[in-house]
Amino acid sequence: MVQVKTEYREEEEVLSPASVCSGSSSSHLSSQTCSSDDEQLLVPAASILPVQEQDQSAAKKPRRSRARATGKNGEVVMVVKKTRRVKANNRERNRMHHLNSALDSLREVLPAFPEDAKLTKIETLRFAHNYIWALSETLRLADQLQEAPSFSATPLFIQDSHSPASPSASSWSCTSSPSSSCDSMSPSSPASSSSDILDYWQSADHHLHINHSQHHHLVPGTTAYM
DNA sequence: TAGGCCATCTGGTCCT
DNA sequence: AGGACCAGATGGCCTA
Repeated sequence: MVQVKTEYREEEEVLSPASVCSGSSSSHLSSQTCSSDDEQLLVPAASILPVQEQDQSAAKKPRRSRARATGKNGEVVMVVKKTRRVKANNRERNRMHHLNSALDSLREVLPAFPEDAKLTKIETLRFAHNYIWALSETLRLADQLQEAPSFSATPLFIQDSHSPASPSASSWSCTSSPSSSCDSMSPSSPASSSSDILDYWQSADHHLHINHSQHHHLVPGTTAYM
């Protein structure tokens, strides 16, 4: 479903040489035609060299004309700006890689999907949201059943809405998170009893492991079901 | 071919 | 000042 195009590796802030992409002075370099690694290595080198050359020329010719100095300073400013931009790009790239790594970690702890059914970013976040909700509800129901054998089937979302300690299920909405009106499997759906929770999990388990080819139909609040 | 998803670049803003 | 964070823009890849 979702293609994974890039194998991440921990990137270093170190600027190193070489790449065919550096020649591009345009603001947008294709991530495919010019790999991030190559670009990272290349652009910085190209940016730094002029600085070194400038320093050497300045040492040899301290009495250069004002106009010439201004021009050189202009070049230096440009080089400094470009170097900062390249470093910022590298940081941003690493930041996004870390973010993606965190998302991968999150995917690993979610109910298993086949390799070829990797959840998208938004699906991962929404599914995790609902997964946590369902787990917490399961625990809460278990506690209720232990404490009150005569537990009545009061709608969970109503109880939650009066519980300041736990995230209110009634606060779930279509815009920020899954809701009953958006998806029948969402947390705020009328899961009115422990059997409903069990149904939820049985259904989820069934679809996740048996009908996983259409997993997105069963992941509450996914993009396709907003 | 359109739409979805993604990686990357970029400039602005906020924080330390 | 420099780094982190963010959102918009851009272009590539893939699928229906």
